[in-house]
Amino acid sequence: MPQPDLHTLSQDCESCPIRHRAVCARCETDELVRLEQIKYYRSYQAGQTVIWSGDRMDFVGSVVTGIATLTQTMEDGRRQMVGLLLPSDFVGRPGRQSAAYDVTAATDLVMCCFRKKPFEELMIQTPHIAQRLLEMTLDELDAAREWMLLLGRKTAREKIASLLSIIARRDASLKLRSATGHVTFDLPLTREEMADYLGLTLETVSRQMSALKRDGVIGLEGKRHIMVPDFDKLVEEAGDDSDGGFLV
Amino acid sequence: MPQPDLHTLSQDCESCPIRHRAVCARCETDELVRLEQIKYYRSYQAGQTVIWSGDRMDFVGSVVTGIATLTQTMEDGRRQMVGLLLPSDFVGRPGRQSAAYDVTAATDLVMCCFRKKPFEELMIQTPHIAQRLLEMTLDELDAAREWMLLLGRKTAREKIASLLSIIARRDASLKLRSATGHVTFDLPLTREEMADYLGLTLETVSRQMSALKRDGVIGLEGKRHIMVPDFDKLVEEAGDDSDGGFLV
DNA sequence: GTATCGCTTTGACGCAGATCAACTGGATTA
DNA sequence: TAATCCAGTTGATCTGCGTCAAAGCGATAC
Repeated sequence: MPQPDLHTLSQDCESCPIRHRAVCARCETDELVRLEQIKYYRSYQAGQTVIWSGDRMDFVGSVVTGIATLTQTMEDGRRQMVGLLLPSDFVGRPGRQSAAYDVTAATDLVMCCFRKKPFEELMIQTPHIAQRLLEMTLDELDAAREWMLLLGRKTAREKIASLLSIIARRDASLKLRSATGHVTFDLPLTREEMADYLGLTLETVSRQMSALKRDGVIGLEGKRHIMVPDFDKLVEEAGDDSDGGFLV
Repeated sequence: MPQPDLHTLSQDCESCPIRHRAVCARCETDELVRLEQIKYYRSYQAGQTVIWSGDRMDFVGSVVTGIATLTQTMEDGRRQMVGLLLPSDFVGRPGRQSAAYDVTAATDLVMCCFRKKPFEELMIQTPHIAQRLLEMTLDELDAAREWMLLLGRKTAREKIASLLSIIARRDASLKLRSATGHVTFDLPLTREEMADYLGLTLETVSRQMSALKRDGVIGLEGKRHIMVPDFDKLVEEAGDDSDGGFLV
């Protein structure tokens, strides 16, 4: 089980890939120095659990590279994913000592962690951090509420189309968009994980993926690589109000 | 259309019923004075719209008394409630100019409003406000995620039981609990509003309410008054992990 | 009193998605 | 080369909840 080589990652905040999107986004150079003193990197392999719900959590942190999932499980095993964490997203909650959800690495994952206690102290002294965290939390709350609409009211087909367009959008914001207007990306989730996120079964996910392919809304190359010939068409299938954000 | 008499409400923050739970909870006396300068009360009748999604929002504020709902609507009319705002809950988002959801008074409602611009400025100068808002937003995020589990994975019966136990709990934290151990409360929502919150139809809500009554889990007096002979039984029907919070 | 209205309940029926089960195809191992 | 494994696909059937329709019920209006 080889761990990704941490030494290839810069330890220097200034050149960090998520420097301007993460919880440290608004920090000045001197504030970064203080964050640097309490940070450390951890890496996880795809499938590995970062933390179990209920466990004591003595760090908080940011996703640097890779994707993590937040899931809740009922006693009888029913599972619902409640968050998808992409690079720059924040994990953990200052002021709480145990994790409320299972956090799992969906892909290989690198996290920038801060020991919780010092981070909490730093947050009190550094309004820039608290401000940014508030902003990020408000964004997450909006995303969670959008997901509530999806879970409560959308059809299976709309759910799939919504998930694909969201992943495509987030992906596009991380890399450059192809000049052709074609959108192309890899699914970071298995069918089962998609099902857990969408409140469906994996069979229904598979069927609806096939249906969207049959209808020409998406192209599939292998199981994971998605091509979207007409992004507007996909968004339309998602049933969203047309204002639902931009591909940029 | 008589408006509730605002003059019966204290304008004085110190004696405000939500003084220690709202966004002002951590403020010192001098900070309250500054808040008092930019605040004003507004009242709404049950059914009245506080703000429409997409509308310019030039205030933020707290629910003082009554209950408001946050809903999202799809183009074809499908509706999903994404939040239930009780006394002390915060409405609006600093840093955003238009409302993301419809806000509606479910009961007669009094809000303590702050003009947005001055509030944003005050928030920068007053860490106590930003800290409290972060804390409240994190709580709301947790609540939204719990609701995602409900919407994605619970049965209609479990959804109803969950809603009833949540309302009972919140209600109990506002007033004193009856010495008998019996829990009794009034539903602030119509069957249709319950359906919008739970991702069901009003017919299914009605049927499941009848079923819970038939099975002795709840008692109904009129349409709105609920009696719960055995609260643990209700919680069990909700399918929650037993750790899901206390009836304070 | 009775007419009307809004909210709720109840019944009959249909369907989207769940469940159960078999199979496919690519990757890894022996 | 085949054996195994795992993610995914597809089919057959079942069922919980939605849809459509009718009727009940308490409050207010006439």
